[in-house]
Amino acid sequence: MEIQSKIILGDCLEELIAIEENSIDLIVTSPPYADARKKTYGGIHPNEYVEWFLPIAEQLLRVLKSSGTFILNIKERVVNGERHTYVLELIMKMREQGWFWTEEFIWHKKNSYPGKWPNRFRDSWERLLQFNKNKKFKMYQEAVMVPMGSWADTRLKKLNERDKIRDESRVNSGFGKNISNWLGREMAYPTNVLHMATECGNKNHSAAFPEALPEWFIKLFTEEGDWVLDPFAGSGTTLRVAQRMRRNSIGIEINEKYYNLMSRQIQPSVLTLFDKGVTYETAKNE
Amino acid sequence: MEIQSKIILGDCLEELIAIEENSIDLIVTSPPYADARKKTYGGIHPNEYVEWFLPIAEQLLRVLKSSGTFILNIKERVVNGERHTYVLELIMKMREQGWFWTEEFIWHKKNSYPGKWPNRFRDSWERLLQFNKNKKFKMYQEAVMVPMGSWADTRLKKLNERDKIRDESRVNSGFGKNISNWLGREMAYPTNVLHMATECGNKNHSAAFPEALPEWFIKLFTEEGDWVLDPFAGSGTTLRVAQRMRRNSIGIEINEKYYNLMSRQIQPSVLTLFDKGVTYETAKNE
DNA sequence: GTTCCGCATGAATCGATAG
DNA sequence: ACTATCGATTCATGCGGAA
Repeated sequence: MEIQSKIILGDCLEELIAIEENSIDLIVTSPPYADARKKTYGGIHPNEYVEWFLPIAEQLLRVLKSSGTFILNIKERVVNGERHTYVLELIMKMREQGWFWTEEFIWHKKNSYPGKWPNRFRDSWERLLQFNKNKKFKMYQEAVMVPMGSWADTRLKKLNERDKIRDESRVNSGFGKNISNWLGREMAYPTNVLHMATECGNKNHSAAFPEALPEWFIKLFTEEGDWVLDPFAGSGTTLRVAQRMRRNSIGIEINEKYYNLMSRQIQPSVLTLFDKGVTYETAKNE
Repeated sequence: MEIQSKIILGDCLEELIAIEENSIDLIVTSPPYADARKKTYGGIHPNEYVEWFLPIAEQLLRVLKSSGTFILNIKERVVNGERHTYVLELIMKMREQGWFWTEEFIWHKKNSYPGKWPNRFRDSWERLLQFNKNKKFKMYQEAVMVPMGSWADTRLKKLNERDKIRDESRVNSGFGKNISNWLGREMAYPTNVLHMATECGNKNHSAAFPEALPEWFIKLFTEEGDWVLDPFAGSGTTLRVAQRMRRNSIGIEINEKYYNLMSRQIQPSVLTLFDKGVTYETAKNE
């Protein structure tokens, strides 16, 4: 099977218009936040953000398959001491365009940026808005089941500490039966709260988008060979993950520096054996 | 010092009108969710929710002191396969009334209700919207600092593991100095994500509002002797916590059953010594 | 070859300062 | 007065170089 990764240098809106309609299975993106990265992007003013994004959303609606999903990572800025409402307005306007606002996941950033202020605490979460074209859409819940692993480990570790005090008869107690329940069920479904650290270190892009994040949604909403789109590709995290997971991908990036960075890291085409048994590398999560 | 707890049986809107303006320091409430609890409350339709709540919000704005805070616990229902937008609309309409939307805290419900659906996961978070009348308001951040406890433990555990290998000279190394930094600083400020389990114990009210939740906000936004209001008092969690923490409180409840329940559990007036040194019981959190 | 720090840095925010 | 820029401030993480 051939897996393609198309990287396009250009303006998001213009390049989207050239993409075929109903051709994309999953859109995962993290657009520039209002006013947040003036140096690398245009720096859209919060009051103009909705107006700026809506034409793009319209194109995304066009290129997405009817069974597809759009995941939008966004968070409102604090402006003049209060949260700005552009995200709220955007959701309502996108619904008028025809989008379904299916769900809102929370990304809990375990290592949020430090700082102390008189009237607020550290902001340690962001929105992951799920939009669809229909009530019905593709979803592979089993693909993101989490091993009981760490959770069970913690429980069992506590048990071991207690072991020192307790006598051996406990194996026949109700407690022991509970353990067997935990061990019998190896996997659990996740919730709509994702705990992931922002990636820091050797990224040359100011957006800290951990690989585990697109990976999770690619698993959940696509199969191998499906098409993934990131209209604000940035340093190419989504595309890199998609290629590793054997999904076709398209990335659009306006900044030439990031475009070149991606081009060096991502192969335009990769031949792989289509083999369900082979497992690809996965980013570690919690 | 005398601490009062007024419990009022009646319709929220009507009773609010009787409360003096600029008299309340903190409002914490969890109003009936749209359509969610038809049997115990009126069961407001999602499409009418904003219209229903706005007159109440207007009265809350009136009775709140200019330095006060309003915490609204709310979450949108899923209607016809997508999240309804009444919460988003409510925020924008309340801003038009004069409210500042200062912040949105996330309540991560660690033990969320189990269940499996074909196109969504378990909902394990709710919004805690912070509204204020001004950019400046009272906030006692030190009151909610969390012990380094578990965090420091983790770090020190790692150190201890290394200790087994490392020689004793480390006490004079830079590393030793770091340890002393951690030990010297015993408390850390929290973030805007609250991890609390829903209370599943012996509550006779259908809304599972853990005591730790109002307690946290009462600590953060009030001092002893301040006035706390819960216009949808329900089983009286907020009032009970307020009284225990030596804050005056007013609770309004339309349902006679819950009103009677509260009346049995909460003293109308309690005399206490005003003594900063004495500590009250606190609900355990994480 | 391995372990172990040192250090840079990440979708931040506020308030002061300068223009 | 209003806007733009800059410095300081609750950390957690991963990489690189040193031992």
